Amino acid sequence: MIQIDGALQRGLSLLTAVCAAKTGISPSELASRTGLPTSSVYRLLKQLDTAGFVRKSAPGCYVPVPGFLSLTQDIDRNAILRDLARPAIFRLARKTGLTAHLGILENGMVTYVIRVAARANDSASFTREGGQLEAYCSAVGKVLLSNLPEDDLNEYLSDGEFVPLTDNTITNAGQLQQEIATARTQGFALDNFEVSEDLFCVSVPVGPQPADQNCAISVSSSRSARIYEAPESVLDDLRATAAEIASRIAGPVEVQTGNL
Amino acid sequence: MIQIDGALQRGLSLLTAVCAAKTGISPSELASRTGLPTSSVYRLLKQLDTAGFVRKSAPGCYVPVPGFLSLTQDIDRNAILRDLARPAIFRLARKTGLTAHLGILENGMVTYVIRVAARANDSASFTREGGQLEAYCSAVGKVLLSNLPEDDLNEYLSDGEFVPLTDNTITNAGQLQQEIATARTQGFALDNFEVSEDLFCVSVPVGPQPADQNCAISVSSSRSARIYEAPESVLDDLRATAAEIASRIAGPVEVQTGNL
DNA sequence: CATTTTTTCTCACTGAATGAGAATTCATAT
DNA sequence: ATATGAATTCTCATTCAGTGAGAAAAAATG
Repeated sequence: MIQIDGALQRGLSLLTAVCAAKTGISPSELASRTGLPTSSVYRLLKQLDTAGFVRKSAPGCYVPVPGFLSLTQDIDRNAILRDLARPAIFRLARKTGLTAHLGILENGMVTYVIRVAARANDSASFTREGGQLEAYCSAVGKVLLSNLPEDDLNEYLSDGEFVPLTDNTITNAGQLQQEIATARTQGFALDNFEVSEDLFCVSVPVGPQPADQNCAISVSSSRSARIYEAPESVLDDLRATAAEIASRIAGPVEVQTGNL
Repeated sequence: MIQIDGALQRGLSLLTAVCAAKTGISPSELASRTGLPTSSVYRLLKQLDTAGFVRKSAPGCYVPVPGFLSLTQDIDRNAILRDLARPAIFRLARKTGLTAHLGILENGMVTYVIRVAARANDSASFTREGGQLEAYCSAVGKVLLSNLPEDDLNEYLSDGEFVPLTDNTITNAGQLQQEIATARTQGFALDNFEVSEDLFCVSVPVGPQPADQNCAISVSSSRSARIYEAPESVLDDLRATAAEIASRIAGPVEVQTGNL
C-alpha cells in the first residue's frame, strides 16, 4: 500500500512552504497553502522548531532557522549533480555513440560537470570533467544563457568580450542575443564549429522551465561524424535524457497536502 | 504530554544526517548514526525521496536533492538573523543603556545586521543597520576574525591594508594577530577608540563555539559614558544575550533518535 | 480597556507508524 | 554465466502517535 500522507510528509510540506515564503509566513497562511488544519499546523511547527528547522521570529511569522540553512550551505552541489545525473548521461553517450556532457554556468563560463565519451580513446577532447569553456560559443553555454533572467543575460551580453576561436564564432553581441533568443524559442542550441574547427555540438536544457538548477546537456562529436548535417536527429534522445535528469534533481514542490 | 519522538522527528533526523554527510551516506550508516532500525530508515528515506529532499545517487549512497538545496539558497539569511535576534539585542540595549549591535563578517568587513540605540536621539552614530565597518578596528570585527578558521584569518591578516582611523587604531598585522588571539582566549574584544575618538565598544561572540553562523554582538557608547573604565561590567549582560541568540539561531543537531 | 489574532489545550478515535525478519533484487567479482 | 554478499523491499500483527474540531487561554493591537 502506498503512503499518500503522514506526519513526515506534512511536516516537510510545511518546511517547504516556510522556505518558499522568503519573508516569513503565518500559520494561517501555511494552513491555507498546505491544506492542513490550523491545529495541525501549530503542532507540526512546534516539532520543526524543536528539531531546529523552523522558528518563530515574530507573532504570526515563522522563518527557517539560520543553523538549518547553514547545514545545506557547505555541500558540494556539483558533486551531487554529477552523481545523480551521470547514469543518464552515460546512457545518452552510449545510445548516440557521441560524447555527452552536462554543464552549468559559473560566473559567465560553462563548467562541464559531467563528460562521458562514447569511445574510451576519444582523441579530440576539448572538454574534460570539471573543465570550463566560454559560454558564448558553446552549445551548452547558449542554452544556459537562454535560461538566465533577462537582467543577468543583458549584463553578460554587455560586459562580455567575445573572442573568436574559429571563423564561425559569434563575436557580435547583437547576433549572440539573437542566437540565444532562438535557443530559448526552439528549445535547443548548436555549437556550429564555433569553439573548434572540428567540434560540433547540440544542447538542450534540463527541465522545460528554468529548473531548480540551471543546467544543460549536450552531445558533441568531430566533423567526421556528420551530425551537423542533421542535428535534429539527436534531439529526441537529448530531451528524453534531460527529462530524466530533471526529475532526478527536482526538489520539493509546494502542494496541497491531501486530507486524510 | 511532550512529544519526544515520531515520524517527523525521525525523518528530519535522517535529513540532517544526510546533509551533514557531505559525500553521501548509506542507509546502514544512517541507521547507526540515528539509532533507527534499518527497516525504518528505508521507509523514511523513501518518503524523503518522494518529498524531494533526499535521493539515491548510487546503491548505498543517498544525497540531498539539488532542488531542495536550491530552495534554501535564495533566502535572505541576514533578514532572518535580524528578525530572530532583534528582541534580544533590544533588551540588551535597554538594560545596559548603551547602543547594541549584532554583526557578521562579509568579505572582510563587518556588516551590522542589527543596531539598537538605547536612546532614540543618539547623536554619534558611527553605525547604522546594514552599514559596514572595517573588521580590524571594531570590537565585533575582532571577535568575528577570532572565530575564523586559521587559514582565512591568515589570509585576512596578510592581504589587508590597515588604515589608521584614530591614534589607537592597530595598523600592524602582527599586533592585530596578537589582539585577535587574545580575543579568542578571553572570549571578548574591545574597540578602544580605534574607529573614532569618541567610540568605545565591547563585543562577545554568539555561541561559545564557532556557531552555525559566525556572528558577534556588542555594546558601544561615547567616551563620556566611561564604559572604558570597566569594560568587564557589561560582559555578563553581553554573554547572556549571546547565549540567548545562539539558541535562537541554532539549527538541527545530529542526535541519536531515542527508540520508542 | 475592548477587540482581534495568535496560540495552546482537550479529547476521543483511528489508522499511520512501527520493526523484526523473510524474501527479493541488485551489484560485483569470479 | 554463476556465485556471493550487500542493498532493498515486503509482510504483518500490534499499538501508540497522529489526528482535527472546537474550547479556551494568551498575547497583540488599537
